[in-house]
Amino acid sequence: MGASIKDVAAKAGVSIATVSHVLNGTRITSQPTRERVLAAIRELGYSQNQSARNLARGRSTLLGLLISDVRNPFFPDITAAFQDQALAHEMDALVMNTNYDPHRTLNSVRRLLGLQVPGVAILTSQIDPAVIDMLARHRIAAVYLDLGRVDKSISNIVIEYETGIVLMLEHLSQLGHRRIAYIGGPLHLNSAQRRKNAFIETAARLGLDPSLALDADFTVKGGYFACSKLLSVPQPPTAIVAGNDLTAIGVLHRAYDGKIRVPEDLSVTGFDDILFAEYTQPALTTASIPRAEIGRVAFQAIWTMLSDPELAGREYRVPTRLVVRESTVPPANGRERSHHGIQSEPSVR
Amino acid sequence: MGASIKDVAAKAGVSIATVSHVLNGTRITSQPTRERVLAAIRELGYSQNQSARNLARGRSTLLGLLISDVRNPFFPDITAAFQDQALAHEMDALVMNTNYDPHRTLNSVRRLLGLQVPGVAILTSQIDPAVIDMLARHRIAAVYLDLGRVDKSISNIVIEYETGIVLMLEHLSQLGHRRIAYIGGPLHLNSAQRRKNAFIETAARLGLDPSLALDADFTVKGGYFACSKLLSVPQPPTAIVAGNDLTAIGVLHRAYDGKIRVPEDLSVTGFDDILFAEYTQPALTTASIPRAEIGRVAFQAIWTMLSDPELAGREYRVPTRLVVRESTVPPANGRERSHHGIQSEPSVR
DNA sequence: CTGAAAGCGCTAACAC
DNA sequence: GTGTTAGCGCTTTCAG
Repeated sequence: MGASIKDVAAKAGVSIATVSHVLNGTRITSQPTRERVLAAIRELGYSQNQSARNLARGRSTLLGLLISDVRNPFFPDITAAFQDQALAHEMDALVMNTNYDPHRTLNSVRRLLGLQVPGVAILTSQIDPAVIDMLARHRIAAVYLDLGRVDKSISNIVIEYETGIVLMLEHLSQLGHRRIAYIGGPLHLNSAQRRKNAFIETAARLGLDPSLALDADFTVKGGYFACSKLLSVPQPPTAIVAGNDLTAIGVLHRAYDGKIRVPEDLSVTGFDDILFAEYTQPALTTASIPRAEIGRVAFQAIWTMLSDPELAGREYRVPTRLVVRESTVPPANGRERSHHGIQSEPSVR
Repeated sequence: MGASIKDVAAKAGVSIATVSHVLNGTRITSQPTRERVLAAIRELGYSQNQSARNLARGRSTLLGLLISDVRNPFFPDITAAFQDQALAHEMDALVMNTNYDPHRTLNSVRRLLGLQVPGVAILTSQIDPAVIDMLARHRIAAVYLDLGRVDKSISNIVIEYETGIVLMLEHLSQLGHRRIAYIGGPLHLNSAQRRKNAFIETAARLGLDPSLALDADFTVKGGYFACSKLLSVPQPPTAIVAGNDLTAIGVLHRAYDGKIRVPEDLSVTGFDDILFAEYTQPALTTASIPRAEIGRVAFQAIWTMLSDPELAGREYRVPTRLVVRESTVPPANGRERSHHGIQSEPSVR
């Protein structure tokens, strides 16, 4: 079944080299020979043996993509975008889950090295120095997420968490909200720290109360209880900005389970754009990390280094965006409440 | 950087063949040599060149996994399970999105063939005969989802949609529900047809009204309007079973958007277990397709065929399950309404 | 129990 | 514009 390049050469009446060259466009071939080769290929249903090709070239057409877990909704978009880019460049993406396990991660990298991948994207939340080291030592083009370092063969994608928070506050402020609260995450996380700072600074700048910032733990429960707290005062906020999606879910659970008094038009705003499409509540403005773009940029970074003999790495900044849905509400004393409920084209996957 | 087997052999003072054999456990080696080889490998940080290995063996350690789209929540669980299994067997899963595009699918398969993969799992909803053919012709172990055919080198995974429906109705019936409606999908879909039949038969068996079955279109909108219809009669159902997750979402949207009268304790039940974790409504009993199991079984099927020189395929039946959440409710005249809202351990990913 | 050597299918000089 | 051929690093007979 496996027609080889030899068969093609024989059938087309040319040398093996010629076949290889038309296949790779690696040297000019006369129109007629070229066509005979192509015909032979078609008739034999031949497809290049990548193992052989990779062996001869010393590098494979596989690119490694390390993510924490495909089941984490953060990753599918990234993955798909990365794969699309790879495909467009005649490469394949080998996606691996690290399951948040450093051991498994290192092992995966080892496998990737064995597969002779020329480049790897490491988009896990935690990054083991041993991994960076191993990849660098082997001169593999590598991109990391929020690594904060750039080097020969090392690129870095920086997510600008601030932009989303700023845009969100400006948006809410413009809708007329004056008491806007923020529920953040554990401050040992870089992203939590930066979001909180952005909130405080922006709140101050917009003349809002910067002290309405709470630190939770980026979990559903944390959001739930933080929300309770915020709404238990005489003058509760009219809008809540959640520092990440799980927090926002918790806030929504709390705000709409009917057990506490809630400002009629409380606006809940989240970060990360995860899962919100499924909510019927008017809580649908989110600041979102442009995931697909991260996937594209990750590929781009690798590709750039690969086409550069120096493998010079660089930094890529990806701003977070504001996603405004129809159902965002102004405070109760503001304009008329907008229409809620099902959207014309539900963004459910 | 790339230490090769030759280097290892030199360092260990043995032949290349010996190194290869200790690496693959393919013939008995004396303890001392074995250890010297292992030591050399460790010191050199050597890892097998898979390209060369694959070329020599004529097959790669890569397994293809074709799915429609990682962004479709149906697939991540499957993917992860498949990958885990592969990893446990020293193989890697090359996951590819077909984007529901037959062209792209065929192209992917061609790529996989080029990569010399020994096996492929095709878990897309639509299956192109050309793909089956191509795979079969190349004697690649292939496993399909609901293909309905088994052959040499072809295995098939059958999802038993019926079980979930049956279990769901028995469960609701046991809670005291008597008017249970069903909203299904377009009958040209095998799964829709089978679910509906299961509903009708089971309803009859349980002494319920089998005529309460509606056909919608497996979309959010479809569920929305079907729900309207069901609730607009004098004696609306006390429980609604949705044929798939999107339908259930539509039903929930409708039932809880405050625009129509809803039985106080309407129970909505869905299929596929997608996205429900995010709902605060008491709609959390689902019949679910055990996705992780599908991933495991898919790998298992391939693995079995690979270790069988005959590549004899077989059929694997995977029953759907009932997932009961705390918040399922009996009808209003039944027992006390159970506690709703946040769960102690929110199953949010 | 171990080694020598013939490929696996392809790429990339190097010739012509 | 085309052909010859020496590897790429490994597996796997076949000898010892």
